[in-house]
Amino acid sequence: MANEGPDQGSITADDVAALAGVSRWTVNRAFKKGASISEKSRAKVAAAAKQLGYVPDLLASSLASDRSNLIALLIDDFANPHKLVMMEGLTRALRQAGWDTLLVNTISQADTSAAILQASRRRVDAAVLIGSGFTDQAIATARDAYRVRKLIVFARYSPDPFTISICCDDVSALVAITNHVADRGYRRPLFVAGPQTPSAHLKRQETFLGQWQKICATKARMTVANTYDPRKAYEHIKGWFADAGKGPRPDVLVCENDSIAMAALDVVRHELGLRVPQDIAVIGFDDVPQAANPNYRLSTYSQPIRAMASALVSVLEGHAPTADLTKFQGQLMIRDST
Amino acid sequence: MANEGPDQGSITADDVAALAGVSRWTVNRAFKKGASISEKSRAKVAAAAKQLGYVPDLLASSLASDRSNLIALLIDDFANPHKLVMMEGLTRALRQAGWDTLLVNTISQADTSAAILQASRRRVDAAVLIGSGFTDQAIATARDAYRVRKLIVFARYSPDPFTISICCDDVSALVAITNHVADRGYRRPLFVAGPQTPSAHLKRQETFLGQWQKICATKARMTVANTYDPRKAYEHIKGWFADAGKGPRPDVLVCENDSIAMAALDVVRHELGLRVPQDIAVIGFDDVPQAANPNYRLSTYSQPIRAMASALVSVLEGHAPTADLTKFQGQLMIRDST
DNA sequence: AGTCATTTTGCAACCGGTTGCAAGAAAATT
DNA sequence: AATTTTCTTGCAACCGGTTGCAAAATGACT
Repeated sequence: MANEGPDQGSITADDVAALAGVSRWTVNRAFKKGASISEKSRAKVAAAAKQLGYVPDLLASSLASDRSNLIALLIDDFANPHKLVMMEGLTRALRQAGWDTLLVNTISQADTSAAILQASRRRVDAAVLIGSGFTDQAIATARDAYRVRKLIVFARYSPDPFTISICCDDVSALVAITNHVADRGYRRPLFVAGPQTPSAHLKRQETFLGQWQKICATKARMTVANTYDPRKAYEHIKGWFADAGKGPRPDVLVCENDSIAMAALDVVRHELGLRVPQDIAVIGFDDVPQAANPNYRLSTYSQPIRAMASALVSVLEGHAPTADLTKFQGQLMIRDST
Repeated sequence: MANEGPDQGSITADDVAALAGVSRWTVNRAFKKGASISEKSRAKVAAAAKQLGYVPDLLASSLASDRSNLIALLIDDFANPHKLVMMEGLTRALRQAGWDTLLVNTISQADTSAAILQASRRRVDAAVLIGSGFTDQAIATARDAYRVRKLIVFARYSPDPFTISICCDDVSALVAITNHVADRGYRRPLFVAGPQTPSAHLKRQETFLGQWQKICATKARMTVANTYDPRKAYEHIKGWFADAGKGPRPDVLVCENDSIAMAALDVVRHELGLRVPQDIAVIGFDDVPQAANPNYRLSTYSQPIRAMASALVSVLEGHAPTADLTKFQGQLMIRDST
């Protein structure tokens, strides 16, 4: 039953051409929007194509036109639920704009380069990195080594002049967070940072520390969890509290992202036996779906993924950016954890 | 700086051939494992290729060989964190075996067919569905309509004779769950089901109800949440308790998957103000990372994703299955929620 | 009807590999 | 050393589109 219809070696434009009584080239034109073709022949071709079940082959097309309509999405960290949100937003936007997505799991740090090479062999029109662990070093290397038409870093800023960053304005985001924390009356913050990859999210940490200094004229403490993995972060934070018995207890944990924030919140409740936010408040970044969960009710900062994805599409389409692509404005989500 | 090296129109086998002093065909052979070529020429070619930075083009290769080494991964539900786990496992296994992954977000139910068509236009060697919402209907239709060499349903059973299912043995899994629940002394279970797509996870529900009947000689209750979305499930379960004031309160919620289970657990605690597991126990399915979180400590059932991914790879490689691909054995993860 | 501008259409060459076969070179056998 | 077998290599044809140009058809204008 699955063998009905026009099986066998796929139907090509030639077959359709024969049936429609036109040339092969006319057939292809009929499928290319904006091509010069009369309404009459387009109709003839459409009918014949439909009858045969013809659809132009994308491989042949890509090869000949040197345009694959394929975007590589490189991801290095599947432990963060925010990745799921971004993937959904990106694949949706891309697909609706006619692009397909090649998902590449850059298994290890060192693998990044190989991953990009592999993508370039498929002639992707662009590679989009949404990793947390991609170092600028790796990016630059890859950028030079292989022929990837466009290299885009999503939801993270890269100073590399040859890559395009699409991200929200971390500075204004962290200023908003800092102000919120200060307004709420917290006075002994602890910033919990993720991995210290060169320049990655360093701006968040710097901004927070700087802004805190500015507002409260005191130095905020910080600790480097050096991971975004919730379990490892949990252990780290637990360890921090164990060691830091001496100093005064922080009254708010400002975390680099929600993954860490949720781990922090868990530590506060389950290891220290304290209440959030009464004893210690917690605030994160990203607004992952779980942050809204009744167990967490985590205050956080929501990035405008939709808008950022649209921007990506328009970059891919070659439009000149209408605004600074590194200054998207998100929204502070105030819930019960602060 | 990014413009050094051999830029311009990519180097082809011809260029390498010229430099190495062999024919174009020899060059390609040098890159094809198992090809008949002398060690001497392979070395010459390798040297020349390295010097020029040549790498065979995958598009041309796919077109000519009618083998793309590309697998389409169709996903319809990005709200379930378990998807992230599966994606990670699959992309990792595939990539290590030399396959690339085309990620397709089947935006809506109706879109499935279009998504498969699109994938087939890229000549994917197989399409893997890891959706929850794919109906057998959609699968069968797609299966017939387009030329996808292999259609595989991952982590879900499909009766369609032309698709390959790779999933764990839901029956023995649910028997284990049922027995566990009964052993723990619970007597008033409520099964919380997801969407009632024809045959999807129906086996879980059937098995549980059947097994319960068998062990306890009473009929277990059930409710259909009709969604896997945690928020909607939350509302549904909350509603169920509101309505079901009459009957005796369930003492354990057996949920079709962890997404629902976590929502259920939240309802129990935050809406009903009850304790888990003392007042009501909860058990899920999938063992998402969050299930181990101290807030949940959810008992659940872990599928052997690794092994299933390996099986997928070997199916793709054309090996005859060494075992029933629909009978993978997972593991009951007993935590504190039961 | 005749001329010229436009739109359509057909075509050769090409994208960068692969396939199967036949000719050439090297190794093994007698 | 001659012959047979086996391994390497080169080649023409092909995969299924695209490109840019020239020929043909259409339509507009005198």
